[in-house]
Amino acid sequence: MKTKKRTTIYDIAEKLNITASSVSRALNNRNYVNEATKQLILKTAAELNYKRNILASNLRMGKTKTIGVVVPRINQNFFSNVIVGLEDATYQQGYNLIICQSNESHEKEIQCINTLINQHVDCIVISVSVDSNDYSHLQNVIDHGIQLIQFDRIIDELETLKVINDNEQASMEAVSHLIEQGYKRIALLEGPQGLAIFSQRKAGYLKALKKYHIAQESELIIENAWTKELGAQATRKLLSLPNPPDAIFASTSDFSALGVLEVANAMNIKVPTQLGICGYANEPFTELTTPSITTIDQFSVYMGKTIANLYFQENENKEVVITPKTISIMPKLIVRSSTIKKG
Amino acid sequence: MKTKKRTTIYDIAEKLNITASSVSRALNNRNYVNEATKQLILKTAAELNYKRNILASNLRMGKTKTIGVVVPRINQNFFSNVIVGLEDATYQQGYNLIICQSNESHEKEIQCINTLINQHVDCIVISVSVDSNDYSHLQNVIDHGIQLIQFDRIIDELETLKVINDNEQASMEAVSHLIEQGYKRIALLEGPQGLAIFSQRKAGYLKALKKYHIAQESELIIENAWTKELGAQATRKLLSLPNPPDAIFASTSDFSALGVLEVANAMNIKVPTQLGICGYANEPFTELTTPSITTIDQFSVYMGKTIANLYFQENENKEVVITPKTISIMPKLIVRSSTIKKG
DNA sequence: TTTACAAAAGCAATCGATTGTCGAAATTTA
DNA sequence: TAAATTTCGACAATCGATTGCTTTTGTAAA
Repeated sequence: MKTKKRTTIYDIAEKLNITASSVSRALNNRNYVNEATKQLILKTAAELNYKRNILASNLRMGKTKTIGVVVPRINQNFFSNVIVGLEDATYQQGYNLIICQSNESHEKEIQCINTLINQHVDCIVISVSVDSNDYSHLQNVIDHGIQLIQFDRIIDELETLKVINDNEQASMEAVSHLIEQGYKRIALLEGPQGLAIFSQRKAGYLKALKKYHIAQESELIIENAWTKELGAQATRKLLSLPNPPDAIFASTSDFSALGVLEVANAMNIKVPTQLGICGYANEPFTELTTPSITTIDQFSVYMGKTIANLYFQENENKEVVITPKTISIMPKLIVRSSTIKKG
Repeated sequence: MKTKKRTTIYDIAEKLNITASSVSRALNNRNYVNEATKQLILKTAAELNYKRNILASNLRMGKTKTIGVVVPRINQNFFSNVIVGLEDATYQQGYNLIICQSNESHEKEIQCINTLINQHVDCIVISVSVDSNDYSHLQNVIDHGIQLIQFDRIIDELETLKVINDNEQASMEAVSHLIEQGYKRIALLEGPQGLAIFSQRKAGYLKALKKYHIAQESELIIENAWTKELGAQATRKLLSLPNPPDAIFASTSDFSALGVLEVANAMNIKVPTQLGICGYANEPFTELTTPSITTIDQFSVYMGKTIANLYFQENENKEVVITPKTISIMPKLIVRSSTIKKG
């Protein structure tokens, strides 16, 4: 395996009988280089197929033009779409992405963070895992002078840049939609309340009930039903109540909504006439089920782009541009068959 | 933003009144360090919370313990699953993943490759974009002494490590299954034949026809129908033939199979009784459609792990282990409702 | 012609970790 | 006890790019 020897600034310097410092300055378009020699250097660099050695540059500068991303799962549609958006925007700026998945484990998340700190990434973008119980590892990121950006699943107390969805509002709209469609008893499948996104969605649910003067009933609120299996389980429980709900808002995810739908189908309960179902996240499958599932789109790719832009605005711009610390994106209710009761 | 000054081997050396070289050797568990001093060094390193500066190490060693991944799209289920498998296996070995997407563009693919070469990654894992017309950029990777591993969509002529599916065999089994279910006229939606995976699937289709003594009819083979829209378009054309097919094998992807299904539904053609449909890739949605779609599972996560292991076996092991250059994974036919004609 | 000043280029240190070479000390062998 | 061999650790160079400081060169003003 014969490896081409890469040309260095010293090779260029030697060839032109000047010093490496001048070459460096010319390549970086700094002052104190004669225009003529600069052109000569650039020309020679091109001829010798010079490529800056990023490893050397990284060491010297202490910057890596690399952004670390930590998500619970790479292959979850929402996250992979955020990554798509991130990759797109950062690539254009010559940045690279190092991607880690926490697998919803706090332990692994800490390891990922430490790895990224060790890698001297310039920025860490994270959506915390569900069992994140403290955030000293994130504080550690900040202490290392690394820009930290939280998105979606954020820890509110931590003062960082944040890109989120307006979960409460979206949730309220979804529930309002259900009420307006004539559903009377609306159940809520809620996620681990330790995560703000889930408690916000619950708040939106309660707000909608209040707005329409509907009493909240605790038997209709099922804790911790955030996977397909747990959603199915919760649905069985709900539908066997003496006074069962006529709609279920799976505020945790489309997967739990899918669990609801499958149980309804198995029990031969008609959707949407006997039971309305609303999910969350606009997973691609929601428009393919029968009936298709009403859900909430989070503009995930756009979210990724927004995160990237936030970073660049905050760190690259020389002019003093005041950027907001938190950007909230308004999700959109996608009404499909599973909740259309009225013609 | 106050940044902690990281401790270096010089700090440790100074504190213990020895030289940095000894510290380095101790930390790397090399010879020529007294056991006692080694222990002292390790202890002091721990006390001072020493972390090796990877940037310096990378420069010196010319290795980065980083693997670059180039895929057409990150958010395509197959690819994100391969990445999951890769991440999992490489993370355990202390390797990091830099991820790029080519967006099915040859241009962008070349750019990605160049970026990764510049980043001095130790290995590049790639599934080429559909319009890859030459492979000088991949040759370039090899010339730089970087390990190259192709997977799924490979360029056969290029001698690299390869991890693929046995597309021909899987395809043949799928078509055989259709025939055994009693379908007589089986159409094929084929992908760009420039990619081996697609020509292999076509070969499998033809092989199955031959095996069952069924004449191949060119009007039943539709070129370049590899997206949902193109699949739908092809289906409209096929179903309006004087003698239309009674089954369609969307060998390109489940997305094109979905296009077939939607057109069939729209034309009120019953699946599977009037039309059998088989897709490829086992996208999650295939079990959610009505009817659910028969497809082929590629063991994508396992594929990712296999790629990682192949790399480690080829590069890390000191003992001479002879590893195969190409690993072919046998995909599995997943029979679902869309092709079950016989009880 | 001399002085002043700015532009251009060189020098050398730096970013930390790694490693070949060499001398000193410790241990073994004759 | 002397000679031979190991073991240990120090020294210094190296990986390339960057940059503060200094020197040289060139031009304009006095």
